[in-house]
Amino acid sequence: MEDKPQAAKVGRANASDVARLAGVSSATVSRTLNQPEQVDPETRARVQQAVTKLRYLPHGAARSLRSHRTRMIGAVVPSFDYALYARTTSALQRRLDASGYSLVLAEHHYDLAAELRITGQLVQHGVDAFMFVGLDHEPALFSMLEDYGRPYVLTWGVDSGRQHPSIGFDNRRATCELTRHLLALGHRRIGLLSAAVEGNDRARERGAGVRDALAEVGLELPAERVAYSTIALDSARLAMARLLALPPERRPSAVVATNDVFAVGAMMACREAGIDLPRQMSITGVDNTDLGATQTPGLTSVRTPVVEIGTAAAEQLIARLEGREHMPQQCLPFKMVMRGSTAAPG
Amino acid sequence: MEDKPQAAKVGRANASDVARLAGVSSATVSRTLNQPEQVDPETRARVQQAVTKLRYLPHGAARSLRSHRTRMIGAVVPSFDYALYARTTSALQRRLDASGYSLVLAEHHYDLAAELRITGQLVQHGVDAFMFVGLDHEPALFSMLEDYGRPYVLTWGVDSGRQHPSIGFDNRRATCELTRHLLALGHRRIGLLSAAVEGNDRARERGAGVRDALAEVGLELPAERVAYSTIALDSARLAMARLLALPPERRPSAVVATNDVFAVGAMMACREAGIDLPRQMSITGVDNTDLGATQTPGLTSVRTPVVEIGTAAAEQLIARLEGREHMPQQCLPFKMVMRGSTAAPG
DNA sequence: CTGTTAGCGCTTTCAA
DNA sequence: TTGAAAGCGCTAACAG
Repeated sequence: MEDKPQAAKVGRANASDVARLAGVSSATVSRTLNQPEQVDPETRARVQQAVTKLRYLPHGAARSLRSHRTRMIGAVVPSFDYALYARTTSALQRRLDASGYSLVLAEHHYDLAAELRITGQLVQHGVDAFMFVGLDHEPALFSMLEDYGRPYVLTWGVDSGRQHPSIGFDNRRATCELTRHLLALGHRRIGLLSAAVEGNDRARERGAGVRDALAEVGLELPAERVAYSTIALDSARLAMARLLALPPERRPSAVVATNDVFAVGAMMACREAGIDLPRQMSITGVDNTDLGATQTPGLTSVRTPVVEIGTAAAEQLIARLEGREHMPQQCLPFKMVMRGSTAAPG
Repeated sequence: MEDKPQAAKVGRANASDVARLAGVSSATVSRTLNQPEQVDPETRARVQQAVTKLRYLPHGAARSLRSHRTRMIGAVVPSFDYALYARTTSALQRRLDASGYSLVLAEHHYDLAAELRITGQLVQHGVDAFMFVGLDHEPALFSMLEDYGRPYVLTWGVDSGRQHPSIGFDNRRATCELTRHLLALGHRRIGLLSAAVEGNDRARERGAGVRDALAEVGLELPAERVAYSTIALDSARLAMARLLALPPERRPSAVVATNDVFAVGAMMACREAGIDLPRQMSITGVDNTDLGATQTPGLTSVRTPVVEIGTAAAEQLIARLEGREHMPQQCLPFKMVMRGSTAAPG
């Protein structure tokens, strides 16, 4: 009695076993599970009983080989760190679950080539439809999804060119409004703490929003007041330290970070440098995370519609898989949340 | 030319298409992909070329129907919020990826019945093996995994009864050491901020660790100094407020929270109540998250071996799937990280 | 309402 | 080293 190394199929019942026990054909077992309303209630009850008795779980591979659908939806996000996408994927899962779909999650660590590879694996495993974060992706990703007939929706941004279905918010206007707020407080030298913009439309748009607001009052954003960071507190801390190293008369009195993680990293750098927040430096983030909200002082940020994006994405994908109407583009509202990290320059 | 509503198979090439183009049989295509060393190098090259040309991806469902393996590994975690498990799942994915397996992630929101249901879906979809968080699970979960021959490993704790393979650390000793530290600082009234212990062995063990340390010096943990919270900052804040509402002579001068999220919620409650940290209240957490580390003052916590758990879990599962040797139980080291949130009572 | 039948795309004998 | 053929477990089409 050796163990089989692979996932063995000890004691696994199949549809014929259930059929035999219930005294019907395997087709009726299948119908009972998939179109119960087409089966006589009495027969149905007998089948259900047999299913329970044998602890029958339909074989997903066989089912999807035949039906060309797995009822699995993939969400491919940049990273699970800092829980930036957690509330969206939670909302997505909840909505999918309610319609009998399951969620498959994967992360690509901000590497679009990895995203393509991982998505290919999921396509291979039969995932029916996809949610991605952002508008920037490898062209090969779209052609693969096209080839294999997999619906998808891009999130976190709105595709103004309307080439791809998308659900998000206006990233550019979000940072534009934050910057206007800083300008209204009297700041004139405003810095930007951003992710690398290549392959990251959110970072690009958010940077553009800062420049928009500055341009409205005839100001510019000199290159020396822009620092780039990878998505990690420590990296953001170092990037901010570079801005702080500017001579006093060129150093920003306020910094717009393109997300809360960067903003908190910037706060760390200020604490280390003995710079008082918000008297000597104002800082803003984007995403309104707990990380930012619990800092001292609390981080001024933008509440982005993370839950709404997840729910809407689920609804769109389900609608498309089931051949129903849907809105291909949705731009959802955001809201500024003022806290103690912003004030008039001291 | 209507669009098919479901994931259609437009332009999808199959093994026969590849075979035809390469002038071989579909069996040879299969061998080229799965046992390339058994195929003549020249033939192999021709097949590879055809694969690329047709952008062929093997049909995962058909493959797993035949071979009884999907090379998918499932990780079922309590929640994606607060990134508590993010670094573990990242490490897991990296290690799996390196061996050609893919990761399927799901969350159960601390609901063990939901965990069972979700795992059932994954079993149906053919997931080969599983990682779970914690030692407490529905008995039906284990019998299902047994029935379907799916290897699994429990993480985040060590199963002293050795009934189940597990990889984790000594939760009890972690909070015991934190509590000893508080006692050494001179605290005598120590409180506990915990998750509900039912179905949560980590919370149970961590609470026991606090009681252990207190018992060592002849102290007890009265019920009024224990507050329970769900895993959310706000809930923890309210739970802490209940401890703060005790009359001064019974109110704790230090609180051990069973994780960093609770500890930060406790900090929020103290700030609201105008209680100075750490002079009037010491607080400790577990997990050493960025959320805790960036607070003012920084949160004293325990660095748990989150990355190591993920890597070790991947290695064990792969070893078992491939019939190799493995260590069924692993207890990994943790480390206390002292920060400003703990001090002698003021 | 239910059964019969065929076949999804692949891997795996077995034979050549 | 390669090909022919069987069949994994299920569901869709059709017949009754």
